[in-house]
Amino acid sequence: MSTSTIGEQELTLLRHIADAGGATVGEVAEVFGRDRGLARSTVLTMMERLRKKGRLVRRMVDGVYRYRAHATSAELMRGAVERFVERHLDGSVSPFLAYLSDAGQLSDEELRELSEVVDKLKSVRRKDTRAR
Amino acid sequence: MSTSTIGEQELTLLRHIADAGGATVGEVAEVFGRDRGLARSTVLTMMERLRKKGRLVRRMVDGVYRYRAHATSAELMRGAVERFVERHLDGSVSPFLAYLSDAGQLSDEELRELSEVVDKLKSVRRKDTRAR
DNA sequence: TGCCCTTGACTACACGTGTCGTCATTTGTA
DNA sequence: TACAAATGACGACACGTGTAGTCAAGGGCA
Repeated sequence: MSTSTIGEQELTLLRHIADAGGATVGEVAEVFGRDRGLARSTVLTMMERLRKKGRLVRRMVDGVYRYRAHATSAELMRGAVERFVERHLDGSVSPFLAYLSDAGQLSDEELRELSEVVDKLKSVRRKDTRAR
Repeated sequence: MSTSTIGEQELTLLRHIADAGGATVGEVAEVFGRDRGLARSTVLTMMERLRKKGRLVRRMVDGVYRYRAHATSAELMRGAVERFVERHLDGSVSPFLAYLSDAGQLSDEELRELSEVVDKLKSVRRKDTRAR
């Protein structure tokens, strides 16, 4: 599935399509492409490469190919994070913690989310311990 | 400083040197290179590229160039995280939170650290609020 | 003194990714 | 029906990164 690698711009494009719930080359070129000053052929090339990599599928609809992403944008992001942690951080999230604690990176909302995550994880750990 | 980009292998190498507190091409080739089956010339090329990019400096010591990294390994990691969050996550850490909460990614130790980070951030927020 | 090993500096090549231009078709429409 | 706009498929090129081979110069040792 996610055998091959994926570039930065490619990931962004993939997310765009995932967020849009599917789109044609023309539509992507119009929105995504125009914003970044990309030629239509560039968008097409990227979408086809993504398709070759199995990240997109297309289906002829009303005479035009409509592309769709397998994963959702959130899943793609999570996957990107996972790869990043594995490949760059040697599987350890400590550097990430350093980043978080350092500056005012987090919004209040995000801090709240993070806090919930911690509470949830803690409760799970406690349960596991007891079960053991 | 960190103007140009840096590849994955390059970052790993840079960290190796930073951790070693400086090293010669020969030393790096011997340890880092042998472990990964890299030729000495490969190591040299990478180190010189890193130097061109301003990530390493070298100084002739006893007839041999000794390379040194400006940043520490931890700083490099933190920087990598920062770039990753900026470039891939649009500055939002939510995907990271999703990753963290998902599986058993965290060790007990890391969870403890994370918890401390949250507490610290929370206390700062409270103080800011009161001060306002 | 002659030779081998280490070190440095280049040059090179393959791939992946980012970006396009062009061309043959298809399609909607004046 | 003839023409302009949209669509798809290719081929191409520049760069960064990963990885090596080669060659000249310096140093130490037999």
